[in-house]
Amino acid sequence: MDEIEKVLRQHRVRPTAIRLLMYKFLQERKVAVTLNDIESGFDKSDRTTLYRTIKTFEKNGLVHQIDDGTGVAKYALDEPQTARAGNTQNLHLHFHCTSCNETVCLTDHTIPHISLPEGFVTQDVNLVLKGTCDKCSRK
Amino acid sequence: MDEIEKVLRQHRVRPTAIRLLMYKFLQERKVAVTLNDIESGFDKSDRTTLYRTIKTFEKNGLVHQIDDGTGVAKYALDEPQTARAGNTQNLHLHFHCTSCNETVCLTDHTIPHISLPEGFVTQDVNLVLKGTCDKCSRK
DNA sequence: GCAAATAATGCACTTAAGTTGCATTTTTTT
DNA sequence: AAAAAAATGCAACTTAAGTGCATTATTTGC
Repeated sequence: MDEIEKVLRQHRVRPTAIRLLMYKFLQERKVAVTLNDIESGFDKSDRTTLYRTIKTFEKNGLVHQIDDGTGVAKYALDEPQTARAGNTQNLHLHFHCTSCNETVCLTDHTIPHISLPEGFVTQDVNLVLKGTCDKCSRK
Repeated sequence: MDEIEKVLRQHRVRPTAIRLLMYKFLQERKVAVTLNDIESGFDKSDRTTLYRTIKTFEKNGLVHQIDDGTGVAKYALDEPQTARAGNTQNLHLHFHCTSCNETVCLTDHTIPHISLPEGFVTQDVNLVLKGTCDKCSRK
């Protein structure tokens, strides 16, 4: 717990009770979560607070938002090294399983560079692979 | 107009007045359009009809939906060759300009193959580059 | 340690996009 | 031309996201 508090402080996020709990919650999940997922895990707190908390995390480089094409925003913790470097880009790809609806970060897969026509300047890349994940394809 | 009617029929879409107009509308735009964009172009018709029309187009391989991360679905005509082949995948990438909010298909840029861990089966890929487009970077 | 200032939280409400049900109109089929 | 099928238009609903503001908690200056 003390460790989490330190991480939050490093990112200039005041470690309130809810924030510590949410960070812990995100750590426990291996997959990206929606705001609804978070809500289900916190009976006590209000949706708005949870919404603003995750947005605060995002703004301060603790989590990144993932748009996997389901139409609902998901969030996942930044990798520690990425977070530490203050790197907001998170240039890894995501895999969305259309069977179980889970989305995971494939952080060891970097996104290949793509050269564009003259005048196009790339600042960010979103790459989502869709299909069946390892768990579901084994069934 | 006769040409459009032929294209619709080839995709088993009955060429009603609105459908012909919408196809024409999509042809005139070089960029992907939202349902709102379409609505603005059609005073006469109802939003629901336009919605169902674009969904019919999508289902029958005339257009593909693009999720560029803005949270609003966009649509663009399939390339003729892709459409003819009945290829539903449209494995090209998209560029979203964060300045003018326009999204274009870069149909001549194919998406590089990415090898995934055991058990992951890829069925579809969504690759969106974000940044400044040629028009906006010249300003 | 206490008061003032600042930040976080909770509740109510609003917005926007997507979607569905159903009656009406149009088109197709026989 | 009548019956069947498909398309259209209107109203209403759903869901996720976001905002305003009062209340509560925390931090800062003295």
